[in-house]
Amino acid sequence: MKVGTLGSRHAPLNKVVADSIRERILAGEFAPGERLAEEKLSAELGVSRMPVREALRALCAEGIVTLEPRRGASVTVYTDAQVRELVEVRATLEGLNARLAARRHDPKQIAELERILAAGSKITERSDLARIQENNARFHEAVEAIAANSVLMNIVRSLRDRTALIFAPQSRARIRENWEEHAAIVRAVISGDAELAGLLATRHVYNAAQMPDAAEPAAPTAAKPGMKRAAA
Amino acid sequence: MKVGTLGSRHAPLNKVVADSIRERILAGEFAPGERLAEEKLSAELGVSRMPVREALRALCAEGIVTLEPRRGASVTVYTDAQVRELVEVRATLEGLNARLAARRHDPKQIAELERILAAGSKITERSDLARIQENNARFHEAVEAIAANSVLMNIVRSLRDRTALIFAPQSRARIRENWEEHAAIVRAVISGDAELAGLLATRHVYNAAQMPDAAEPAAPTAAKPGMKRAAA
DNA sequence: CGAATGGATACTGTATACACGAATGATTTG
DNA sequence: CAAATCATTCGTGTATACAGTATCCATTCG
Repeated sequence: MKVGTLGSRHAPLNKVVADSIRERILAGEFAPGERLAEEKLSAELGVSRMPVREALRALCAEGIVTLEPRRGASVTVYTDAQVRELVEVRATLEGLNARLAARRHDPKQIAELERILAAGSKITERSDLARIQENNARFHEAVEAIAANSVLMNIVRSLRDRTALIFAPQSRARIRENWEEHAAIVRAVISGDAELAGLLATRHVYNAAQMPDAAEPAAPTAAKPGMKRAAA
Repeated sequence: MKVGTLGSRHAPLNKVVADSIRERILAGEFAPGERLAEEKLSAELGVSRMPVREALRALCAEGIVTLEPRRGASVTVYTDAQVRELVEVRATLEGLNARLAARRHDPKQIAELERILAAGSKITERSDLARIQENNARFHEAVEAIAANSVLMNIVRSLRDRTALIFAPQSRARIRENWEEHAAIVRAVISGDAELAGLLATRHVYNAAQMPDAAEPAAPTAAKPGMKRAAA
């Protein structure tokens, strides 16, 4: 959806510009490491440098743009170590999200969750990436809505954006697993089993990242081996 | 520490200005809800509106300033519900921090941790608030350093700033408990017991907030009653 | 022929200016 | 006297301008 040089009559320009740039980064139009010159972007969008500048600052706060003191902005490039850091934090917070959702346990919103899950079952390996990511986002946002923690929501959204580019290549191959894991989380939320929901959500992130869940408890209580994607 | 009208020869002004405003907010000079007009601040600091504007945007991203579209900036005022949200998230992430620290278990940095702990034992109810908070910050930053997750670090720091004003009134009365809880966390980190360290750190936040730890597992494994500040 | 140095260029940091919208107070009218 | 309306003022949103610095390329020296 084009918006007509953007310079016309819209609401707070910095927001519009930020959304535009964010979208282009997540779509891969701007590659990681690519420099984002204020004047170039402002000319391209038909606005002055100021809204662009503020948008870049905002994106920097979100983590998808890096701002070096006298060198300007560039698309953040994550090292393997930083990717692991992102995943660790996101896994933990998605776990909290699911735990809170299971504790609140709002039947009305859970119905919405199941609706999204049902829609997700129709998605196949041949669906286009945008639709896959769309459904994924919907699911996580629905869990968020049930958890009802706005602070958590903002942080997790930022983390999701930052990991989106990293997970994207693997997301198509993991459609089936993804759906199954979502379903398991929903079941745990419905049954009100907060701990299970949290555990599954945390693992879900590690699985999506195809990364071992090193932060997990050594499971002192129950069996340890081969438990990945057990439990429903 | 004055810095001489600020307008002279410093590094990136927006950062200097942001630090200045943040400090004044955390010191209580600007009350929650108070409006922060760009021009007023810029005149006060001897710089133009632009650096102030950018500083306010940055502080908004940190959460301690709220920015309404055509109304400008004000010191964020948190409702009780939002305070609970902040505490939930911070407790979870401080837990992750401690878990990671226990897993890494770097002897050199642990020595630093014990040094800070020792310094903390000298603090009494009659110490001034700044020193109390200083030691507290030192401790948490040392744990951060061991955990070595920069993403986590940034998020948790923001959360600490946001909760600082809320915890402040109770912090003097809790000096002894605080120190004991810190000591218990350190012991767990030293012994490499990641789960215990995480659990204690999480509880530590809830205790500091004087808030029940509702998000905690129902402890299916072990005993439940009267466990607050046991294990040490 | 390679490395260092100098200048030209491009871009950011900051200041100033103007336009639009919101808030406030006075004035007028019922 | 109360309420509504209008004018004024204050403050943000955006644009433009200028200064300082980093980057890049050409030139020169070893």
